[in-house]
Order: sequence, then C-alpha cells, then structure tokens
Amino acid sequence: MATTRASSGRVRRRPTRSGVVLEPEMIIDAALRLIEAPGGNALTVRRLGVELGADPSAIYRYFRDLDALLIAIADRLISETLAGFEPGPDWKAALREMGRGVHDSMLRHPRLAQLRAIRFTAGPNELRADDIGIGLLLSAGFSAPDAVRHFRDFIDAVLSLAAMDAAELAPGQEEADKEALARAYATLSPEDYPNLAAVRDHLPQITASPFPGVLEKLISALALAAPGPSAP
Amino acid sequence: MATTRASSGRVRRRPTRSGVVLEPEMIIDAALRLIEAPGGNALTVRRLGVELGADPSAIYRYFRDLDALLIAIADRLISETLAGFEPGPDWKAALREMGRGVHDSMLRHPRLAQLRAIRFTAGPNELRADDIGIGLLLSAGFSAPDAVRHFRDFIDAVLSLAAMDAAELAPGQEEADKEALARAYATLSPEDYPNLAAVRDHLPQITASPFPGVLEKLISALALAAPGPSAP
DNA sequence: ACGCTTAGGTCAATGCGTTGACATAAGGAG
DNA sequence: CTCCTTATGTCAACGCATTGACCTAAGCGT
Repeated sequence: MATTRASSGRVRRRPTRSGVVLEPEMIIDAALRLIEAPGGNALTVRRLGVELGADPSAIYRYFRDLDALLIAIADRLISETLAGFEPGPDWKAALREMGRGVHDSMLRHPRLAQLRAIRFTAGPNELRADDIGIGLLLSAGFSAPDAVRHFRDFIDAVLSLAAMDAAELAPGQEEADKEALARAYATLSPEDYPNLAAVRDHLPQITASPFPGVLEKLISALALAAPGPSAP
Repeated sequence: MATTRASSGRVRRRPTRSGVVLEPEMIIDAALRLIEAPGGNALTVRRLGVELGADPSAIYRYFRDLDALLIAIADRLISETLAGFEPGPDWKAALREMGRGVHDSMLRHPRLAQLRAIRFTAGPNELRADDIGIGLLLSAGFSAPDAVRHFRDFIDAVLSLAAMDAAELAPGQEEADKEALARAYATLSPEDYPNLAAVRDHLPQITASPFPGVLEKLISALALAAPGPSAP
C-alpha cells in the first residue's frame, strides 16, 4: 500500500501526547460537541484541548483563532439550514420561509449567532443562500441592481435581528433586565411619559420577539416596491 | 463645616493607595476617556484601575461587572442622542430622524453598540425615547396596542442593524472578509450560482451599509399599515 | 540508510475579567 | 475619647484566549 498521504492536503501530522492524530474536521466535531453540551456554552479552547487529548495551543495550528473555528462551524450550520429548503412559486412566501429558517437556525446555536450575523464565511453554502434569495427577487420582477440591494437589506435585517434574539437567550442576565423593565413600566409617571402612560396596558407584550413583525414589514415593503404583474 | 456626607448616598469612602477618593461618576468619566482614547477600545478593567489610581478590583464595589459599567455609560449616550431631538409634525420624517440619530450615536461608540442593542438600561433616557416614539405612532393614528407593537419592531430593527454596522467598524478582521467576498464573487461559476452570475456587475455595491434601505422599508411598511387621514 | 527541513505538538508566559479572603479607616454609639 | 461595625480598598488567585520559543519526529532527497 502507498502511504496514507494520498488525498489529504495535510501531511506530517504528529500524534499528540495522548496518541490522537488531529484533523480540522475532528476539531470542529469536538467543538460542536462542547457547544451543544448540557450546560451550554461549554466551549473554551482549553476544554477543547482536553476533549481532543491535546494541548490547547495545538488548535491554533489549524485555526487562526477561536473566531476562525467558530466560522468554520457556522458554515456547516448554514448548509444544514439550507438542506431541504425548496422555494415555491410565491416569492413572498419563499422569502418568509427563508427568513424564518435563518432565525430558527441561529436561535439553535446562540453562541454562533453574533458571528454569523457579522462575518462573511466565504463558504459555498453562504453563496448558495444568496443565489436563492436574489433569484427570488429577480422572479418578483426587480431589476438586477434592485434585487441585489433589496436582498442585502432583507438578509442583513434578518441576520441582525436573529442575532439579537439569540443574545437574549444566553445567560441569566436577561431575566434581571425583564424585571427592571416591568418595574420601570409599573412606576412610570404620566407627567413625564404621557404616551407610555396612555398605552400602559399594552406594554407587557413587549417581551415577545420583534422578529415576526419586522419580517412582515420587510416583505410588505418589498411587495410595495416590486414591479409585480399588476404594475405598469 | 459639616461632614461631606450631606448629599451623597455613599459614605465611608476610603482614599485609594494613591489618595484618590472614588465616585461612580468618576469611574464613568475615566472609562469614557479610555473608550475614546486614540487607539480605540483601550478600556480594560485593569487599565481603568491605573487611570483611576486604584486597584482594578475596586471598580467592582461600584459596578457589578464590566457590563453594568458599560450600561451606565450607554445611558449617558442615549441622553446625548436625545438632546436636541425635536419631532416635527410629520411622523414619518420624525421616525426617520430618530432612526438615523440612534444609528449615528451607536457608530460613534462601537464598543457599546452590542450592549445597547441587547440590554435594557432601565434609565430615564431610554424611557424618554420610547415615549417619543410611541407618541409618533399614536399621532399616526395607530391604536394603542398597534403603536406599541410597531414601535417595538421599528426600534429593535434599528438597534440591531446599528449594532451590526458598528461591529463591522471594529478591528481589522473585517477587511479580510471584504477581500474574501470580492474573491468569491469574482470566481463564482454561472452553473452553480446562476442568479448571482446574472447580477454580478451589481454585487460590489454590497459593501454599503444596509441601514438606510431597511429604514425606508420599515417606514414604508408602517405608512402602509397606518390608518392615516386618507384611509377609511 | 542517512541526514535535513519543517509541520506541528508542547510549554511557559502575557494580559484579560472576575472573585474570595483579608485589612483598615471612617464614622456612629457610649 | 474609645470601641465596634462595616464599607470599601487591596491582594492573590482562577480560568480565559493568545503567542513566542522550543523540540521532535515525519517524510523527503540522496
């Protein structure tokens, strides 16, 4: 048999002190295992080292820093989100479905949400998502520049709001905020805040996520701007 | 003379090793000085200790953690943003102005942006902003529950997008992303990504901020939903 | 078979936020 | 004036991400 170097790009792997031979995929797997561990957010570089049976710093031979590792994980998740997404004939419905899919996927891994909203993974899965979305807007009758611009607006709003929702899921800090908010609303003075006082009965609903409302607003604005079949 | 304890809630302040007597306001001032320092992002608890002439851990006698300190700073900034904001008769224009004001203010202090988007400061300035915004939607003819819901959607979308824009301002990581994006767009295959290929000429514009576009979409969706003067 | 180069594992150290134990002076009570 | 309580400053330590120096064996050319 030939040496095992055939397909792999990396060679010269040396076994760690505990005998394991590292590979990028193996690191991503271990990291995902820690991220999804019971306590949640159990991923640290040091623990990853233990999980892999290697010195923590060995990870930096494969990923520039923790961000790069998280991005690699994120691209996997995008592909999972995309799998099974089949846009129908109604571009508005398809866009809505896409938005919800992204939102759900990001809530499933809050630790990665912030990164996914901000950074470009440059992976094929992200391009695939962009291609589908822009295709939808083109099918709605938008010109090429308008489709690009509007899709960018849409997807960035969806991503950033999803990241916001994900952040509120995180530790226990948010609970304290909710209490502070309830207290503030209970004691607000009608002289200082006449409008808040006027709608006081409806303020508690603020604990719900703004995501669905914003999603509908975006789609309705796009429908309004679209040169649809009924337009001149 | 009487002792100095008169107005202040805190008593028993002991001078630090270097003779300074700490106060919460003083800590906020020092922190803002570091945040706005040349290099940017120069704020660390340890440096704050040096700046104040105290042990870093002394700060934790005044703020539960760094987050709490940042929130205290954020409430100051909200008040600055609000100062000089005078809503005119046109609710759409006023909302637009408010959105831009928030966006600008958050870009001015990227370090605080993420926190301002997610956390509730419970300060009077935040309530003031909410009061004004909801007042605008009430004046547009929305019912109380609709005004609350729509304002929540609006302000959260503005906050989260502003945080996203602010994050892209941060270190040098983003530049690498832009390059990766440009490369990806230059080499994309028309077979795999037909729609992206079709709009290829317009993709470079993606580097612009999506904020203005989203702001207009939100306002136009609200205008559509509003039971305005011309509605039944 | 032998030596060279070097990828990649390991170690030690940096600065970070945060915390618990400890020390001490401020200020009230008598 | 003296004593006691306790707010608040200080110190040492934790685990964190990251990095530079090192060391060693994998796999090449000969």
